[in-house]
Amino acid sequence: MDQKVSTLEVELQHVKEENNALRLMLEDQRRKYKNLQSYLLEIKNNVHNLDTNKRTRLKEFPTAKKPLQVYVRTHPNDDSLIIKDGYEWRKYGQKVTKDNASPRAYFRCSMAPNCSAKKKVQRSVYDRSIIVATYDGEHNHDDESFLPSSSTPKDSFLPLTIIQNYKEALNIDHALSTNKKPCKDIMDYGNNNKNNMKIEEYVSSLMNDPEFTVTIAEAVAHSIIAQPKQQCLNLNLGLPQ
DNA sequence: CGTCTTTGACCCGCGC
DNA sequence: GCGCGGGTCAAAGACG
Repeated sequence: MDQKVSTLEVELQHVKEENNALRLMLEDQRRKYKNLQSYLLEIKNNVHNLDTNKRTRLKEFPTAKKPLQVYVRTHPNDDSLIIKDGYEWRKYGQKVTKDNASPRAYFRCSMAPNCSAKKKVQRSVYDRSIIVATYDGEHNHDDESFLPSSSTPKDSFLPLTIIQNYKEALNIDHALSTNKKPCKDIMDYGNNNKNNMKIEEYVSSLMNDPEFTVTIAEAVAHSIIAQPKQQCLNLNLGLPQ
């Protein structure tokens, strides 16, 4: 009898521990979900207004055009700020900004000596596994020579990288399988960029496409809702622990 | 040895 | 006018 009681007590202890672990996981997923919501909000606002309360150095960034911002999800353990976007960049500075503990790196295009293109790269304040790249200035050199060949999509450049990472993080297959226009366009672009459209132009068109944002949001929602119960505790969103 | 990265100093526009 | 803070410079170190 005592042995039975003892066994039950052990089982009860296990259940309590499991319950505690599940509660922690649930809290963790809630936090991830909240992070994701913030991230989506960031995309929707097209975060160009992140800097609206700060002065803009027109001298260094003379372009009047809205700077292009691009988001790339990386492996959570990857601390580098390197993005494969088809251009060669030379780092010329790094700063820790007030609103983000992650350092911001400054890059210049090194493919032409007088190229005015620059980019700032910083991890998202909401999700450190996401890199936010802000492109400024125009490339003033021929980019035909360095565009990766369509036969090597693995090493391809920005849009494909974004999509591959979204797929990995958010199970975006659902979004792509819906064959909605923005997603179909992305796949077409990744597979055969017939128009040789400039990367900045293409990403800019995506960022300005409300349908793209909506489709991504739907993919996120689907990823959260459609998981079986067991997996709901581990959505594998790729967000930091 | 050349190229690239790091990092502290400096510049300068903006808000108060 | 002054301080803050983002962006750039450039010397020194790292690396291949």
